Amino acid sequence: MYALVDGNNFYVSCERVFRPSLNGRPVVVLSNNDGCAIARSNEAKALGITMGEPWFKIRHLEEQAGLVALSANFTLYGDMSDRMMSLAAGLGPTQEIYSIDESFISLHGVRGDLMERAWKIRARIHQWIGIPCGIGLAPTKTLAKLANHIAKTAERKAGSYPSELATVCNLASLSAAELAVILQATEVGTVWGIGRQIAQQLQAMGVHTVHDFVALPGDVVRGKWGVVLERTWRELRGEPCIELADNPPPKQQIACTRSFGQPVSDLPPLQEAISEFTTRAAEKLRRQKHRSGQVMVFARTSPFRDGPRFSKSVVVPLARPSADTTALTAAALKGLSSIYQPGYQLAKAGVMLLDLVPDSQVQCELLWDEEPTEQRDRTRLMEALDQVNGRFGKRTLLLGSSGMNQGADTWGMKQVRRTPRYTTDWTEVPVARA
DNA sequence: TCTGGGGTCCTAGGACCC
DNA sequence: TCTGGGGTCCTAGGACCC
Repeated sequence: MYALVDGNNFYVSCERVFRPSLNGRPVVVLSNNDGCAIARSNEAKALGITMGEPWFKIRHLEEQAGLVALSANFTLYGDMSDRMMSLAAGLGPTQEIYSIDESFISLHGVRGDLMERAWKIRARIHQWIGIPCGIGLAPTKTLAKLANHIAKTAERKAGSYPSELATVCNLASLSAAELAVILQATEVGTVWGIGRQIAQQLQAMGVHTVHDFVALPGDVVRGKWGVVLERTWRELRGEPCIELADNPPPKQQIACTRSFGQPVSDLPPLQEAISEFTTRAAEKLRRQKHRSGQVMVFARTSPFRDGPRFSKSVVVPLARPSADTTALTAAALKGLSSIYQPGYQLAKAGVMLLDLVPDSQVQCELLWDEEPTEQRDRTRLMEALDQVNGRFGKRTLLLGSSGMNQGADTWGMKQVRRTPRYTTDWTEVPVARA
């Protein structure tokens, strides 16, 4: 048995913990650059706002419907997530943190009433962290996701769904007939692993509901879509095929990419941005205790705007794998100058670190072009840099090429509605007044 | 005027090996 | 006319997830 614990409208719920006045109101959280809606309260969903809808298309609802829009505050959400995950872990022996707001928990060997246990954990998360959750219980991960989806739907559409399915839903406790009714009422596109393309193809074949889908012959599913969808199909029929990833492998690539606050044409601000992105990516790389053998850089114009198009990328191999911010930045900037062309309104750029190898598996060399002691010194320099920035804040020590003001007047991100970092910065802790 | 930022896995096809 | 049977590695592209 598996459980899926999922925070409702997670980013919005995080914001509401510190601003209870937002309860009951339509609220959206915007992506970086205040571009589009990436989280919506139930009231915002009821206004017809869709996931990923551009802000400029819905901003009229601010006046018309009292919509509140907030800039993304990922520092806050990350910290709230850690707290929620540690409580959710109490449900069973092993946990897979699947995304910032979701975790799978294996219930293998757990005794007693599972529903009772899930209700208690849910109540504790609500009381201690302030985040409302849905919990789905089922024999496979795909069914647990589905159970979770049903729990949320039942909560939102109280009345049209049996109320005992709301907030905590255990598919294993239903009779075959009850399950069939629910699967007939659930669209095939809501299944984990069935996206827009496949859902469309299924609809065209007359397969509209989950019930229709599990009734398809297995070899048709495999023949037409391959082993991935066949796994999903098996899981929906109760056969576990996807294991719990409670010990996730290290990342194979690490990226830092951003859209700019305004279009950039000149090289110097672009160099600043690429230098900053490489610094961020290198920090992640060192946290994972890996080095990178290749650096990829790209820049492009907006796909949504008219005018001359530009989109280029280049991979710069390193002489040896490195986790040194200066070496990686030098490679990234070299790559940038090789693809840069003036005269374009660039909207986005980014850096990806590829060909990652663990620190412990770095190949020794026969001939060094620099002294081994120099290498050791650079490693220690990076350690010092990470420690100082960890203690005193991200940009306390930085490369000169990153610039001093994060591109405030050129490439920097637009974020005019960000809330305080309530839980991670002493100067932003909320104050209660008597 | 204004459209995010991360990731993963699988398959097909080509180059190459003996 | 007629042309084997294994493999590996790499890349590009397409699907998916949140």
